[in-house]
Amino acid sequence: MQKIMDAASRLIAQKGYEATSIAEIAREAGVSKGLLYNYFSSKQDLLEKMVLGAMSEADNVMGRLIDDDPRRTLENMIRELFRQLRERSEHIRLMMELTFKIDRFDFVRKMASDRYELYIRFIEDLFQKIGIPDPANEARMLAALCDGIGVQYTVLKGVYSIDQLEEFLVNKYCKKDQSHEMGH
Amino acid sequence: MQKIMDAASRLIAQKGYEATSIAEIAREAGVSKGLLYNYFSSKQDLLEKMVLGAMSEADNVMGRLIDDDPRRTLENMIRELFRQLRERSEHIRLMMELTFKIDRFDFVRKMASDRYELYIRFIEDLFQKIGIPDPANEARMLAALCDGIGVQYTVLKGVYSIDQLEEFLVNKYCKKDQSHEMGH
Amino acid sequence: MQKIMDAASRLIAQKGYEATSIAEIAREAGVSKGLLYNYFSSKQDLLEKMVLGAMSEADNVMGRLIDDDPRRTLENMIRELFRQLRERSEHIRLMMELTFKIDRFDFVRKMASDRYELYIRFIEDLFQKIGIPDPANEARMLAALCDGIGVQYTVLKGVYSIDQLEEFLVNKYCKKDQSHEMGH
Amino acid sequence: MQKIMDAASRLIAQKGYEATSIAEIAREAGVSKGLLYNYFSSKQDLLEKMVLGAMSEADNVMGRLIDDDPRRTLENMIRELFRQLRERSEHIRLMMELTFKIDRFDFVRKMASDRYELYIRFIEDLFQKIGIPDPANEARMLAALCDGIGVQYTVLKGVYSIDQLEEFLVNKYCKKDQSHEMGH
DNA sequence: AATGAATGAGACTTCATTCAT
DNA sequence: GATGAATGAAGTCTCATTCAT
Repeated sequence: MQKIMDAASRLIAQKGYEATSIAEIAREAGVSKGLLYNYFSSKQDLLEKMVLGAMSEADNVMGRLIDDDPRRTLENMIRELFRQLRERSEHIRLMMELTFKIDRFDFVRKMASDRYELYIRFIEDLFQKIGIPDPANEARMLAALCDGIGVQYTVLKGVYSIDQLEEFLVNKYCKKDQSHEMGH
Repeated sequence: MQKIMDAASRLIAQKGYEATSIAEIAREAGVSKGLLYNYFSSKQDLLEKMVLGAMSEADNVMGRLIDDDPRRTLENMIRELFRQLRERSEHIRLMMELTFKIDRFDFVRKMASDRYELYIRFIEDLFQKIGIPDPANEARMLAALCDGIGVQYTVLKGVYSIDQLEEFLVNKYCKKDQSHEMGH
Repeated sequence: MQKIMDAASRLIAQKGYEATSIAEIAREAGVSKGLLYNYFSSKQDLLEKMVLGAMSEADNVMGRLIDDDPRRTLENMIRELFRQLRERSEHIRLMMELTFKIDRFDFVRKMASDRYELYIRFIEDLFQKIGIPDPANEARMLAALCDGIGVQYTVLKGVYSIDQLEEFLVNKYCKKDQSHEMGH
Repeated sequence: MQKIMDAASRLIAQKGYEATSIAEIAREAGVSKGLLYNYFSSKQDLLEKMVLGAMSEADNVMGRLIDDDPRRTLENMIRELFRQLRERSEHIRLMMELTFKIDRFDFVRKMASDRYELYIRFIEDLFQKIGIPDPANEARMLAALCDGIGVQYTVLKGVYSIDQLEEFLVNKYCKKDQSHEMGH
């Protein structure tokens, strides 16, 4: 079962959901098409289980990023985002792809709004602790910014240099002295 | 031909490219499937022509936003983004969807990187005129931010209040006195 | 109308009947698809008229080959066959192709058996005059031989050297002294 | 799979390649259209496998015709040709049809020239053993003759009497005393 | 638990033909 | 005589899914 989900994950992340056939997944996993239907009731069900699995894994990672110092937590989160971009960009690509199939897959809608709430609140809380004013809007902006960087990196991979942007963000949001300013 | 492109635009923007069949498009346009192939050599060709059309239309709109005052230009652009979100969110959804099919549609790759270059340079230039330091990175951030807001609004439509965010951004980037600051 | 038949002839002879579309023929002829249907009631009708035209043209050629000396007539016919192979092999290809569509095109059946009768009788008559024994069977053999050479040349074009064969046949059938023998 | 190839063979041999649809073949074979694509990757692939199968079968038959006496071998071959004409004329029809699709089907080109070489050489060898002069050209002539008889019989079936021709050829090529002569 | 042969709906596409202008 | 927009039937092929073994 894990074998199947891994294969599916690899192929779907790389090629997209509709471009990946059940037959391909079965072949990549080294099992028969029939067996696949013993574990998953449909292609969509496979996608669902696969994504929810990846999400709970991501939550584990998130947990490990929390630090006593809110600035540190924030920096950890930002650095983790860039690490994921560098090392697992196809998975980010997949999540984005699914995001735009929200009308076809109900589970995506629920997952997306739940997690958005969660993360926004978490960041807002950090901002409050750090003492940034209007933390609600700033949190929404940071969340959007992260998504946007994900989009642009996935798409422009070859051309999009990420290292500068990482330092820029860390400086802007997590350093005590020069922070909170966009400009002089 | 316009009838067909309109129908295609409506359906594909709403339901997605693969989820929309040629038969549906023909039915929605009130023509036969065959006729469609008099104008477009394939489903992909239809998509391509449709998107490129929308792009050149978007360029026209962009042209009208330019003002002598760079702050004003920026504000116009931001407000236009939000107007599009409110009024034509499916088209933004479509552009995002295509973005993640970049490996299947060559024209998307070219279009995406061309436009990214263009917009980044334009914003960078505005920032320079306004006097914002590190305009290169700030421009990339603003571009990512816009994409991110697009993503999140498309997905979270019901829950995502946009009005506050619009004012927040305008204040942050385009107002003379309190600008350039993320904080106090 | 002649323009259309010429275009059709060129394309169908080269690419085959089903592989050539009405649209292509119209384009090659420089007329509209609609006009084509003013002259020919269907694609098949076009084929029919085109082939019958070519046949009557071929009959004219045949007429010019007849000589007082039957040996000379025979030589002329053989040399004409090889000339056609060299210069208009696609038309021979087309005739062969049609031959095997005999069940789909009634006019082919009629044409084929009529002409077969005609030619066989003609050759038989020549053989009788020359004094070859069993002229009926020899005539059928020569006819088959000519068809067979047509088939093999069309197919093996690059590899099939025709010049030797021509001389060989002329020697065998049309020369007074060494003729009538397959061997010493 | 054999069921499918048999059905395809029957229909395509009888009606022609393009005139036979996948749906018909599936119906005749008593299976679904889909299953057909489990075994053959395309209609052309089906044709290819079917023809190559028939060819290797034909080679087996050929092997059994060889005799110590070259005259006997030749007679066996000629009689086999006529037996095939009488009993499986549609298959000969199919081979001829394909022959004229040589530009569309690469495998036909290869097959045709390979087999031509093979048979020519074989007959030439027999002729040499029998002591017929100019065996190279005579071999090419006999090969063309056989093809030609195939063509004419397929087309003129009802009208074309084959029995006389068979005896005539056997007498001409395989009998010791009166052979090698076209005439007195 | 595991297979893979079999299905059938539905997708894209082609093309001969018609018809209003 | 001439056009070409429009049609619709038919074709090839794909693929998620089922089921007997």
